[in-house]
Amino acid sequence: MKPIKISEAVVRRLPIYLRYLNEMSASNNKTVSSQDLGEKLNLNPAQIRKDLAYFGEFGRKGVGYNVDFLIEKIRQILKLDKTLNVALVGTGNLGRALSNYNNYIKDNMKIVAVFDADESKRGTMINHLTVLPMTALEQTAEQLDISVGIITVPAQEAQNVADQLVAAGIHGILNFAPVVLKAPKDVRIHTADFTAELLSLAYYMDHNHSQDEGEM
Amino acid sequence: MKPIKISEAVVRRLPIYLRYLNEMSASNNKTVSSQDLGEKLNLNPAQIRKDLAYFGEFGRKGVGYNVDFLIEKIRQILKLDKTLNVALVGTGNLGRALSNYNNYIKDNMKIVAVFDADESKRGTMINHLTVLPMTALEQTAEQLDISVGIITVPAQEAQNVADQLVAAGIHGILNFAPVVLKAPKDVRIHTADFTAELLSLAYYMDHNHSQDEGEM
DNA sequence: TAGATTGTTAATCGATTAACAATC
DNA sequence: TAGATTGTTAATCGATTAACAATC
Repeated sequence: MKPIKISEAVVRRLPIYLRYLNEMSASNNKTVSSQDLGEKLNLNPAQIRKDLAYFGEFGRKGVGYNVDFLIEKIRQILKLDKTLNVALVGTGNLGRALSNYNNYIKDNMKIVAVFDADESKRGTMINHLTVLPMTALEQTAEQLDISVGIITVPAQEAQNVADQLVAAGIHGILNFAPVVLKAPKDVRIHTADFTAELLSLAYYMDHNHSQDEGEM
Repeated sequence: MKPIKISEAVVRRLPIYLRYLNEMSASNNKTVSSQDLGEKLNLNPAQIRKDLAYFGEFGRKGVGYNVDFLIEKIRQILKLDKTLNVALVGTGNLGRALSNYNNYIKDNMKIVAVFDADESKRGTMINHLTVLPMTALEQTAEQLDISVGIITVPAQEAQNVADQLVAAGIHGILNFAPVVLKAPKDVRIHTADFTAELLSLAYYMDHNHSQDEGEM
């Protein structure tokens, strides 16, 4: 209907809303205001209302938002109402850690296959899944209807793996390797760049914070 | 000298520049232009020049930037020219994975202590470090001059851990728990929220991409 | 010199926030 | 009704990009 372009910033906030709403629902809260959400999530209430309003009129004036209804709506928006199958490539420490988060992210994104280029890993079990060789990627991706790939290989191999994922028809990549990946523009790449997060954190340490710091 | 406020967006790009410059240096490239950097990092060259210009005149007109000089400068800006000591709290799969990245992030951020609330983990060795109980946090932080904490505990415990880190005098936190943490504003919190990254990725999957997608 | 590329200003674009009428 | 809170417009703020003089 509305051909309004939704900005990335908005989309990135939706999972944050969802997460907190799930908590509220679990503790039997029925309604929530943008005010409440803003306080809990350190966001401006107006921003939250605006974000949600892009997708519909989900609230009631004078009342707020119905928690369970809003959960349902956000899940629909994010397409978490249907299961997305995920392939994980790279079975080092991080890959193994993530495959355990599988249950945690039970939000309908499910790791259904695990790959590793290292032949010696072949056949190893990781969280109920057998480690497959990269040569099996294309066929497995098709058979299991995999649409998302997670990359947890060393930086030098990441672009190569990304290329293989793209060749296997995958349209979304969550990249943990500390490198900027190239892909056709119909492939969406999100980078979980915690080394960059850590290094940028250093910038803010021990700063004398000029004159404008209002310590109490 | 210049009291110009540097935006977060700028600071977050610096480690990305640094990373690629290190690669260039390793392969013996002497100079680089904002054009080159932009192409490799998917960024606008003007943005890169502007980012760097906040901190000084690092380039030469008609020539570009000296790679090693720029590395040195960015390291100074990010304060990576002196070692920052880091405490890691939470020794689950992710915590163990990260402590192995330690050598990787040898950029002068060093995990010097590991903590876990679980008594049964106490005394276990992780990557040459003995797991300490949370009660040892405050004293250890002071003794080892720890300024940054990494949180890899379950979401329900994260805020509690953050409070303890703050109480121990830590001013920077890298949080891996999928929750929004509260802290005094002189404490800098970066969140490595890969579950949110993954869920927001779902939004972009299978989209019919309206009419404007130029598939070939 | 001619070509390349910076540093920087101005223009554009986009995102956040404030404000408030509508209304529950 | 009075109080609360949404949805939305307008105002503000900030970040990105274009353009170009300076200059190597």
